[in-house]
Amino acid sequence: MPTYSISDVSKRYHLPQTTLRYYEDLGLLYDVPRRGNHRVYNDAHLARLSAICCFKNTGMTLSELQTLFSYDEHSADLDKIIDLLDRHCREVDEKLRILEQNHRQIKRKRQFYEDIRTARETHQPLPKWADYKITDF
Amino acid sequence: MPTYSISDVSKRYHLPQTTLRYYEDLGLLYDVPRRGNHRVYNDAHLARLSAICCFKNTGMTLSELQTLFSYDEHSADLDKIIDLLDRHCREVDEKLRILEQNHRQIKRKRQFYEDIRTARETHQPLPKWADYKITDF
DNA sequence: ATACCACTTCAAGTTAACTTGAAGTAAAGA
DNA sequence: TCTTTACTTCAAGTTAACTTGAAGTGGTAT
Repeated sequence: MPTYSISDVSKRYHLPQTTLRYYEDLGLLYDVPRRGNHRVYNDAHLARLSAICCFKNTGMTLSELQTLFSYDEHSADLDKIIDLLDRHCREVDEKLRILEQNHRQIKRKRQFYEDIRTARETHQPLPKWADYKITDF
Repeated sequence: MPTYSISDVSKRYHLPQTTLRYYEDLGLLYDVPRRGNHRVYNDAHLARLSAICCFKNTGMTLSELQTLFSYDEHSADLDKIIDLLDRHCREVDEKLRILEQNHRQIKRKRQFYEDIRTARETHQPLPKWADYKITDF
């Protein structure tokens, strides 16, 4: 069974070592054994860290993560887990929808300013922002 | 030309009035006239606020927004504007990619726990997480 | 006119998520 | 063995983005 030092994990997940220790302080990562006083991680820790990053990336706070991880999937808590995942899933749906919309808007802005530059270089009439806004609705 | 009170704007954009004043302190919203000492907003302010929300939503910090808004689109700053928008656009691309991936992962997790519940209710063998992870890569 | 209530300013406080500093320990290489 | 370097703990500090509190002002309904 492969093991990893804190600097291995830090590099692999692009997280500072202090953050890994911080997550352990919060109880998000636990049962990390030590060789001497150095942390030794295994694949189970990495899997859990992946989950932490996934939930955090999608807007869950660390304290919500503490709540989620406090539920025992082998008990009646299962319903709470499913509920929370369901709610979070719908939140991420909405986030995606809005992010895509914002993305299109930013692309339009970029296009608008590029067209201004081109028009200036070629001494053409400047574009109007009103002509760019239409496409979304 | 329609005008709006701070409470109108606050409701329409789901932002507390304090946040609108805060953005004005930062110089992100400016030239907001007063009737007596009450702020009076117009459509140009709303358009600017939309832009602020769009950029903020997509991960730009308020200080980056200050920088962007400090550029004068009628001067040679145009290149800087296009550069910044271009860079931001690519960042949002990447954000979207990761968010979609995370979204799929969360859906799988939800499905996994739902299948556990079903398996328990029907006294079937429990699913294994390994069978859910495959689909992404 | 008057009373109310939404607005105003400005300084200080809050929160989440780290990050840094100081002081100590121990694994790994010469 | 010795030294270097990467780790350790724990408390305190930082940052962004607001938010709150206190004290005052003025538009609007009666």
